[in-house]
Amino acid sequence: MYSLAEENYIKTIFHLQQTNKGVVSTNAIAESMDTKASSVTDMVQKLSEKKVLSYIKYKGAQLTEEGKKIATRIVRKHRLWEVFLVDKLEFHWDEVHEIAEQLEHIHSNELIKRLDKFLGSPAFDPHGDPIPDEYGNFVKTEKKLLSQLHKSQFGVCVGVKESSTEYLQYLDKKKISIGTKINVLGKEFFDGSMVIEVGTNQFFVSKKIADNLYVQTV
Amino acid sequence: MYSLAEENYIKTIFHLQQTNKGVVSTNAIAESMDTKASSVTDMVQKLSEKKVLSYIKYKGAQLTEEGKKIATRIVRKHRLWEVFLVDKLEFHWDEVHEIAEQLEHIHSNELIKRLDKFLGSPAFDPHGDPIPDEYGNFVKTEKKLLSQLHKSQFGVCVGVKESSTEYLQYLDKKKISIGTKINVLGKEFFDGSMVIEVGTNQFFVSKKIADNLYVQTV
DNA sequence: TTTATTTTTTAGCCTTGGCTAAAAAATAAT
DNA sequence: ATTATTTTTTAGCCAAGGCTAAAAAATAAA
Repeated sequence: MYSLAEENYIKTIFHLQQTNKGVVSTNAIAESMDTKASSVTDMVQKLSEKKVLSYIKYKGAQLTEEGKKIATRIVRKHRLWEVFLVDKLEFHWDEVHEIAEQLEHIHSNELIKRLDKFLGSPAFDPHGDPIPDEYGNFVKTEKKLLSQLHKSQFGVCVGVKESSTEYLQYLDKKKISIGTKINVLGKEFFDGSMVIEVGTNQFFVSKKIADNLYVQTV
Repeated sequence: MYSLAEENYIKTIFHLQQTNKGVVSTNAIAESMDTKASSVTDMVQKLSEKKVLSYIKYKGAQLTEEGKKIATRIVRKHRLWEVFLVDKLEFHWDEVHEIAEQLEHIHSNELIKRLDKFLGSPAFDPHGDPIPDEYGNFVKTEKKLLSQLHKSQFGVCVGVKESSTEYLQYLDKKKISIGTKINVLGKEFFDGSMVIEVGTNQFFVSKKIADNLYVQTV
């Protein structure tokens, strides 16, 4: 059983090594966790002894298979709880992170199994991030601009590039928000414009619009 | 904001002073929390400084109004989560305590408000214990033997006195378990036997049977 | 009313997880 | 190839909570 602090370190390192591709520096961890590098060094040495990660002095840390398994379980819990909060308790997607941050540390395998079933074994959380299954497998996703998708691909809205009021109002009007699934029905090579499907609505978007929306793809 | 350890002390003292009527001794707290009396002394002094309880050396501790308010909120959370686990996740009533013990420390007023609404604002948890409302008011209950109830009173089963296999099998056959509501339809003064209602079933119970079942009354 | 016993507190120490300041290693710049 | 700079580690300290052993108070017994 890992302590709250240990779990938070493991989770942070897991997320950092997704983007940083491999080894994670002490400083990067410290910055991400809003703590001091010296504290990170101590904890990382402790976790290294526990075989959760491998650590080379002055080089950085990297989760072992065991470490990745622990991290994945925490991510699974976090995202399932987010689904619960949004789908069942009707929270808005941007209000749930802090609460899920606490709920992800509740220890009970049976609880997670049952929560997952109760929610209908969702594959994505309300932010469009994939939820690992009980064996730790999950869909690898990549963040792209909507404009980079091809015909008949789909993505889940995860953010905007420039957030002008006009643009956000446009998205609102078109019922696009974080977590919304967008199907690309067609794409015009000449000007990069697209026809997309949002819910049951189908409409046209210019390249300018498609260039400003981040989506996550499977 | 109170730490996990502080919350657990407050909760324990709250429960102890329900039965002990008033002041709670250091030793009683230590035994109940499976810790040492010296540790309790330290914490109780700290909580006294925080005005959560009043404490007289060598005499004992007693929650202030503020302390009771904190305790009540924790109890509310614990019992609401138990309802969630049993009603929504289909846990059995005797599996949920440990998990609720963790969930009760999640901090978010909004979460509790919404959870309560989602569950239909239940007044009792799966063990038959009353759930405080958002203002901290709740029904005072008393634990009695079924045989002590009068005609047209009702109680919620909370335990047995002697737990012989035969008796438990009898309860099972009659679909009586912890949390089951029992209405007393009639009572015979001569032998103390009763006619009771359990769910839609109505049947006769001897005094011997009624003497062995604890119920909680409003 | 003394003496014994039990309860409670104090004193001192331990672990976890932080922090600061200084030292050491790695990297960058001249 | 040195020097300067940045990054990382070490050393020493702190607070929260817990423990043991000894002292002190309260209670019970003689």
